[in-house]
Amino acid sequence: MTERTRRSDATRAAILAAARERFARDGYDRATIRAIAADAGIDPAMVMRYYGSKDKLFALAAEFDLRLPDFAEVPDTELGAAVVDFFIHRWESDETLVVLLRAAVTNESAADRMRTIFGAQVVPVLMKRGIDPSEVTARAALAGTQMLGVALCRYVLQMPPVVAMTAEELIAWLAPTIQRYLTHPAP
Amino acid sequence: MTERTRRSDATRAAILAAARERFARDGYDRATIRAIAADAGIDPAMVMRYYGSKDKLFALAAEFDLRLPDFAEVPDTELGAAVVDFFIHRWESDETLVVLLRAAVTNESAADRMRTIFGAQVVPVLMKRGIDPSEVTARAALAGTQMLGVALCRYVLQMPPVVAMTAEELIAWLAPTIQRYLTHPAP
DNA sequence: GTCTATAATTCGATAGAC
DNA sequence: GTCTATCGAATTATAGAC
Repeated sequence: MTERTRRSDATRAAILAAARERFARDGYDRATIRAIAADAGIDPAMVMRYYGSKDKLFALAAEFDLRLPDFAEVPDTELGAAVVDFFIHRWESDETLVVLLRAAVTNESAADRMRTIFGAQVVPVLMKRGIDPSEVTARAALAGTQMLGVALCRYVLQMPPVVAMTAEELIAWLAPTIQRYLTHPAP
Repeated sequence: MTERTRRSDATRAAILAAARERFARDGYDRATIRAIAADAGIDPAMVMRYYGSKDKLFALAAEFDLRLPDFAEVPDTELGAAVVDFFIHRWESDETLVVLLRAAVTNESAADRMRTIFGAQVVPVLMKRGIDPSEVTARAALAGTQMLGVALCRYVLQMPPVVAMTAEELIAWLAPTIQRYLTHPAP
């Protein structure tokens, strides 16, 4: 309400934005509070004051909702393309997923959140599509290996051929893979 | 030759084995020289004496040769299955690849080595199979996203459904994917 | 609200005794 | 060859002045 309040809100937001970028680029360990504060143009002590600890700051920086649509009006034959399209564009526009992926490799709580997201958000959507409940977990996991593998190679390891491809090229290549994992008979 | 020499060799090997395990489990940053020395049952100073620095120790712990066969007698229709079979069993039996993968996420030199391995070892093998040279890099990269994604989910993130699958189940699911990335017409 | 100063750890690396 | 002792740097986190 007052100017003080407004500025503190802006500072909070600046800290969180800087934290997201640092965590995305450097991972949990190498992203220091000092660096985050420097990026936000404030004192490191302010980060502690606003967020309590590095852990709590990370928890908020890595907080996000997949916002996975239910693909209700997508024909069965195009489910793979729709899923790939959603994930690729989601990844391109929101670095939070990269934050989480990078941290999950060395941070157990981040890894746990990664596991939860796929178990709690992806599986139910596929259930609604009428995929055999006894197979849906394995199918979602297989699709997860491909989508996370792309994210790893494109955004984290930055392998040149994967970075060079356009989003549309990637989608065209990956769609049949996901389609098969989700809908084709088990081998 | 003498007993002193033999024991120092054994100590060197013990350090390297402990380092590989720690790097595989904890990544580069969190794997401390102190912890590695404790695992090996020796003094931390010995690690420095034998390997000079943490960087050099890691370089040796992450050193490995893919030993990718040339798949000369594999029929074209079974190339995907052969490649997947090789990688899965390679991963199951040698944790060095996990060492490298885990470190590559936060360590630039490890990421560079990862990129080099796929560019310098995988691509030439596919070239010999007669894959269109103008497409072979992209095809190898796509296969890389799927194989690294599996390694990430199974060995690093340890997603329950992926861990639960047997190597043979995994191979059966993944083989058609790799087959398509390597040999089918581009979309 | 913001910053200075510093406490408390932890780490890689070194020096030197034995 | 092995270990003790320790340095110097970097980190998170806290206490308190302004």
